[in-house]
Amino acid sequence: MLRIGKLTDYGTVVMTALARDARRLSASELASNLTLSVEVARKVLKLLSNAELVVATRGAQGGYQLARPANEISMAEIIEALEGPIALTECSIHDHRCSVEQSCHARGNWHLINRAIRLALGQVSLADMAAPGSSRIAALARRVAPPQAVGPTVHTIELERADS
Amino acid sequence: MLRIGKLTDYGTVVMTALARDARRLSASELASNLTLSVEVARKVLKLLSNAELVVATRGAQGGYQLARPANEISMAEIIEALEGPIALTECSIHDHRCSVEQSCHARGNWHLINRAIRLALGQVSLADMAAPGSSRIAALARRVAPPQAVGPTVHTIELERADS
DNA sequence: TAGAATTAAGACCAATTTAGTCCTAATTGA
DNA sequence: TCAATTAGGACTAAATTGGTCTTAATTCTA
Repeated sequence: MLRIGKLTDYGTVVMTALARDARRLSASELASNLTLSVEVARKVLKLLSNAELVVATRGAQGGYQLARPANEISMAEIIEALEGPIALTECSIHDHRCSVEQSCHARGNWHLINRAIRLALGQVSLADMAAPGSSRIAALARRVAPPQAVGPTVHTIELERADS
Repeated sequence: MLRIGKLTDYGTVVMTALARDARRLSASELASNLTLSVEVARKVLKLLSNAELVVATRGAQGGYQLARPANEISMAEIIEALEGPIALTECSIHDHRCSVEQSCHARGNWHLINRAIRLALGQVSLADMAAPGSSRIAALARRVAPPQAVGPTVHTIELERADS
């Protein structure tokens, strides 16, 4: 279904919580604030910490804080921290041979598509995500949306000069 | 890992094969051309047919053909045919209550992100996909890439010259 | 009209992935 | 020293996915 895992979903919730509160928050505090099980919160925070999106402090009074300002953390980073690389097809990672060479035309193109999506997600910051209805995200959609979508109706041409 | 399933991968291969050959091709022909098992080819074609991206003809000499010209079929359609709706988070589909209301700030934004990605994939046509290295896809990436990415790393730049 | 070629529909199982839990260090403040 | 925390895995159960198979339904051709 081309969807992200629950952990990632939790991850964004946790991150937005951290974005709103500058204090150092423990896994259990976060868990109870967000109605998550402590274990899940821990797991998520562990991953985010490995990815250096949050800084962890051990010991009593320890906890987690954002490693950088929320507007310098992208959704792409969060997703990658929790799901691994953004790569729609397997081919994009390790090139175990595809069924047949022509599919690999497709492979190169998949690669471009991956990049486009990776870039799109890289444009969305945690700060955007924490805001009620981010106009920056909407703007992104508009930027992508452009002249005309492919489909049963019309097409092309304008795209060629779209970024000139 | 935010990736599409194998069926979808096969699907694009099958679709590009159909895009290159105007004749009516049977599941077994396609399978042997593409080094897929006949069963898998059938399964994929069935789904594509349900989505009305190909037209099926039964009986002897039957087979499949594209339902529309390749430049009027988008990758978004193909992906949706094989994976269901493009919706990164579950919330985006049915709103079973999230952990807490603030996560639903995030929900609205996820929705926007979904749309951006859906739109991006809607911009890529099967014809683009069948071409060796589609400049239209690269253009899409460039359009997304825009002024400045969020985060410590700069992802732009390589793209700038990627297809020049 | 019979028979062969094909798609349609869906059941089914095995393998992988994901979610969620739990346990045992290591670290640090009081 | 002790209590509060994170670190790092191991582990189980559930869900998903990939792949195969079986049984119609349809249609061409001889």
